[in-house]
Formats: sequence, C-alpha cells, structure tokens
Amino acid sequence: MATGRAHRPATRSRGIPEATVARLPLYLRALTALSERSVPTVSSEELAAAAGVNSAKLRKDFSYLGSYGTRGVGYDVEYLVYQISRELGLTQDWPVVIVGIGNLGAALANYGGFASRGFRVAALIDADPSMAGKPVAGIPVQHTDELEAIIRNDGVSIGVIATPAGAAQQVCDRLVAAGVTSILNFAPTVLSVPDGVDVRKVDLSIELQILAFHEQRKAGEEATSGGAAPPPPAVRTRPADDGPDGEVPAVMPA
Amino acid sequence: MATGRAHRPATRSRGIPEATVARLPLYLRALTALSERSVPTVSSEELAAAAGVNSAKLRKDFSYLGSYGTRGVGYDVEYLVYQISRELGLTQDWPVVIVGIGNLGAALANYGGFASRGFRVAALIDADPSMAGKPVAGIPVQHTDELEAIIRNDGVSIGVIATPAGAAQQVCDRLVAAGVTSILNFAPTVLSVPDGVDVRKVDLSIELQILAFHEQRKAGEEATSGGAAPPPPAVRTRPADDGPDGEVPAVMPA
DNA sequence: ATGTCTTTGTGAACGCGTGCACAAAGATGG
DNA sequence: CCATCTTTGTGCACGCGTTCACAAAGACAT
Ligand SMILES: NC(=O)c1ccc[n+]([C@@H]2O[C@H](COP(=O)([O-])OP(=O)(O)OC[C@H]3O[C@@H](n4cnc5c(N)ncnc54)[C@H](O)[C@@H]3O)[C@@H](O)[C@H]2O)c1
Ligand SMILES: NC(=O)c1ccc[n+]([C@@H]2O[C@H](COP(=O)([O-])OP(=O)(O)OC[C@H]3O[C@@H](n4cnc5c(N)ncnc54)[C@H](O)[C@@H]3O)[C@@H](O)[C@H]2O)c1
Repeated sequence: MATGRAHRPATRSRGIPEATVARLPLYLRALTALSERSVPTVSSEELAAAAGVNSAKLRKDFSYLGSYGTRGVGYDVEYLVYQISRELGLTQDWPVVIVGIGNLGAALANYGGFASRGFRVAALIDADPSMAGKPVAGIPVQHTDELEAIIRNDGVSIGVIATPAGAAQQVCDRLVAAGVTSILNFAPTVLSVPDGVDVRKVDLSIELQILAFHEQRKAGEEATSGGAAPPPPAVRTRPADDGPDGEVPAVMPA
Repeated sequence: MATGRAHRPATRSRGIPEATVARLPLYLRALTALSERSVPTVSSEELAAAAGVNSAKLRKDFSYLGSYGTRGVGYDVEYLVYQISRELGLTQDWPVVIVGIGNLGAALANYGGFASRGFRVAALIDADPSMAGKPVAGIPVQHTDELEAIIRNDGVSIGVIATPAGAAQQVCDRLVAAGVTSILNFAPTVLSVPDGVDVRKVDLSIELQILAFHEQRKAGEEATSGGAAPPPPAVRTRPADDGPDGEVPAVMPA
C-alpha cells in the first residue's frame, strides 16, 4: 500500500513476495501464542487455521524462508518464531517517532502492542506549544522544532504520522529530510516521497466505505430501488440532456 | 482482508473487482477535494496523480462503473462524486456501533471522519460498568448488556471492535448474532465469522512489522551481520525444555 | 463540414498470487 | 532394515490485477 512515489517496480526484495511478507506477522502472532502455551511443534494445517489462511499458502510462504519444517512432524514453534522474527528484522530494536499527539496519536502512544515487538517509542512530537513537556503515556511531548534533532540523535528510521491531513505532507517531508525512510500514515492523504522511502497507510474511512459497498450489495441484491445495472450514463457537455437518471442530483454544466 | 471464514470465492460482487472497490474511496476523496475547489472537470491523468495511482488503472476502474467520461475533456467532477458515492452505498446513512471504548475506541468516537461520509456513530459500548453513562465525544457509553437491543433497534449492520484481543471473538459473535454483517476489527486476532459476514482488519503492529522488514533490507543490503543465506535448520522432535521465551530463543538441539 | 488535437475506453500481454495435488522426505513401528 | 503413515515442499494451472498501447470518440477551430 505504498503511496505516492513509493513505487515498487521490483520490490520483491530478496525473492520474498510482498504478499508473503504481509502474512509473516500473522504467522508470528499465532506462533507466539503457541509458544506461550509451550506447544513444541505445529503442522502447517494447524498453524494455517490459527492464522486464518490456507495451509498450502502457508507452506509456500515458509518455503521462501527456507526448509524449516520436518516432514511427517511439522514445524518447530520456537525455531520458527526466531526465523520469522529475524526475517522481519524484529531481532533488533526499532525506535519510532509519533508526530501529532491528538486523539489518535495519544492512543497509539498508550498502545502496548508497540513494545511487545521490537518497536520502541523514541519520541512524541506535536506542533502545539501548549503540549510541550506534557507527558503522554509516560513520555513527554516534544515540540516540532526538535524533530530533526531527535531523529538524528536516536537514529530513527520509522515515523508515524497522526496529524491532521493538511499537515501530513509537510510533516512527511521533514521526516524524510531528517532521515526517516519508513512512514506509517494515519492521515487521509496521499503522501509523496522520494524513491527508497516506504509509506504504508491506515485509513479507517476507506475501510468503512469498502464495508459499506459490500453491505449495500448484500442488502439490495434484488429488492432495492433501481435495478442492479446502473442506468445508461448521460454524457455531459451540454446539460439540458435527459439528465435525471433515477432520482439523481448532480447535473453539471460544461 | 477478510479473515476467518469470510471466504471470497466469487465475491467479484457484481462485476466490480475487489481491487477496484478498494480504490474507489481514494478517488472519491480526491474528487471531493476538487469539488470543494469548484473544479468542473478532471482528466484521468490529473485525477490519477491526485489519488496516487496509475492513470490507466483509474480509467479501467471507472470503466467498471460505466462510461462516465467525455473523450477529449475528462470526467465531470460532481457527476463522478455522485456516481462513486452511489456505488459505494454512501448515499444512505450507515449507523455504526463501536465496542470497546478505551484509548483507541475513544479516539475513534472523537474522529470527525466518520460523519463526513455517510457513517453515524449509533452507540458506544463497553463492558466496564463504571463507564456506563459517561459521555465520550458527546455520546453516552452504554453497557454491553444493551448491545443486542441497540443493534436491533437502530438496524445497525456495521460494527467496530476495539476491545482487547481476548474479548474480540466473543464480542464478534454477539454482534453477528444480533444482526451485524460487517465488522471492522482493530484487535490483533483472527476472527471467525459465518458466511455472509465481512471482516476487515486494521493492525498497526502488522504494518510496522512490514515496514521493519523493508527497513532491514535497505539497511543491511550488504554490510550487516550475518550472511544472506539462513543457516541450515535443525530439527526438533523432543522439546524437553519448556519455554524460556524471554529474549534469546531457538537454538535447536538435534 | 472537415480536420486536428486531446483524452477516453479497452483489447491484449504479462506477472503475481493462489490453490490443487502429489512425489519425496522423514518419522515411527515392527 | 523394511513398511507404513504423516506432512512437507513444490510443480503446475488458473484467475486476477496491472500496464501498455491504440483505435475511436468527441471537443474545438477553421
Ligand atoms: N481519531 C481517529 O480515530 C482517526 C481515525 C482515522 C484517521 N485519523 C486521522 O488521524 C489524524 C489525527 O486524528 P486525531 O483525531 O488524533 O486529530 P487531533 O486533532 O486530535 O490531533 C491532531 C494533532 O496533531 C497536531 N498537529 C497539527 N499539525 C501538526 C504539525 N504540523 N506537526 C505536528 N503536530 C501537528 C495537533 O496539535 C494535534 O495535537 C487525522 O488526520 C485524522 O484524519 C484519525
Ligand atoms: N491503542 C492503539 O493505538 C491500538 C493500536 C492498534 C491496535 N489496538 C488494539 O485495539 C484494541 C483496543 O486498544 P486500546 O488501547 O483502546 O485498549 P484499552 O484497554 O484502552 O481499551 C479496551 C476497552 O475495551 C473494553 N472491553 C473489554 N472487554 C470488553 C468486552 N467484552 N465488551 C466490551 N468492551 C470490552 C474495556 O473496558 C476497555 O475500555 C486492543 O485489541 C489493541 O490491541 C490498539
């Protein structure tokens, strides 16, 4: 889901398909749960069920990492946890900065799921001067002016943007200029970044709209007003056309 | 990203590919911005740039909706806003319940991006009795006991889960039993739902792990410790050691 | 009308991801 | 050591999604 200039022409980074990479955290989560229950081994079938995927897919995913299974037995849980962690780069510590400590930013700062993997909140940054020094989740909020210094001093390479949409690109530019090369964007905007910078976005509104689409399909499969097929569109250059299709507003002048 | 039992064997709902549906909200956002600036028409090239996608892809996406463009001119902004809104089901009002009003749930409740499209927060629900009646974002929190009544009375079909992971499946089951058929899940768990129910998940931790993967690739393309090839795995049959899964895992005895 | 110029809509090629199905590997038991 | 049984690893086919490239549609000028 990299947006903007974050093209992925051959980002099959080192032979591991992007789709597989996206599932590794899922497997890791399931394996961690098994590990906590001291389960020694799992079959691909069991693990796939726990992760909510097809077992053949899981086996193929693991085959990209190497042959870590034992035929007739399955996979060693602890060993696989380690291998996936290493592949994902979770054996090292990743300092993260969160920019925009409002409703969402504060929730993220309080989120325990950060530290549970190798992620550490290095700093909380906000433009509001009245917030400076105020602790959120035990960490004092710092002013935007400090952004560059923090990133350089702590060697931060991952930034989280939780500012209003209008500020996101500007914040993004500063992060990138200061050395951040991975961005998680919660603001509803398309970010432009130079090559080599990865952007992933989380957009609640988009998710809801996708759900609404399917919901509408489920509800109005046969009964709702209007047919299933959209009415022949009126081309507009000259309005005064037969325009009103159904009960439609939106007639445009050329 | 439907998980669990939400299989999508032929969910090409009515000829509109899933990938296209996922991009429609993106186009809609860009078009809304143009509309607010009173821009009358856009070319596929311009709109694609604004939405961060390829222009050919955009045209093909729109072609699934119908022929709404004018050759030599482009697309009428207002008309397209309406058509996409209608296709996504945003011309009607979607009541939504949020379950689990903690850090994240409260942030979601306060989020203005809900109402900006056709989504309306019908209720906030939490299991903590001490929260009952306390207003969050102007809406009084209601106890979980009320869940079924609220959903039935308001005809809620979309639910948002922001509870701890351990409670998510149970909450999900209750939502589904009460009539919810679309779920947006923020808890880091795989949800099992019956056919006909859509689940989408938002998982911050997974996004960060994917970023970490690419970050590691960028950093250690040649220099980092260890080679590229993983060491040959050892096989485990008899564990014998239960899990000190504290920090350094996985050296396998043969 | 006719010609030119812009931009859409889409046919076709390609590549990625998914899932089936099975041979090979290895564990386990005799 | 051999037979059997379980489960992995993967070759293969298929379908979806992306992108290119271009003919056709239409605006606009003359
Ligand atoms: N709250 C949610 O549940 C939610 C959900 C989805 C998306 N979002 C998006 O996340 C973003 C934040 O949402 P929110 O509800 O926390 O908003 P908010 O207004 O509560 O918080 C925004 C914070 O960003 C700070 N800020 C503004 N400009 C800044 C800048 N240039 N540099 C640093 N900090 C700056 C503000 O001082 C404020 O503290 C928005 O873009 C919103 O659309 C929020
Ligand atoms: N905070 C974040 O930024 C963040 C990010 C990603 C994921 N998450 C996930 O979102 C979920 C919520 O996170 P949070 O930080 O808000 O946690 P939280 O502990 O602050 O809030 C959880 C809320 O859910 C309520 N709850 C518990 N069981 C319930 C039940 N059975 N029915 C109804 N309500 C119940 C609790 O009373 C509490 O108010 C967690 O699963 C977390 O992993 C949070």
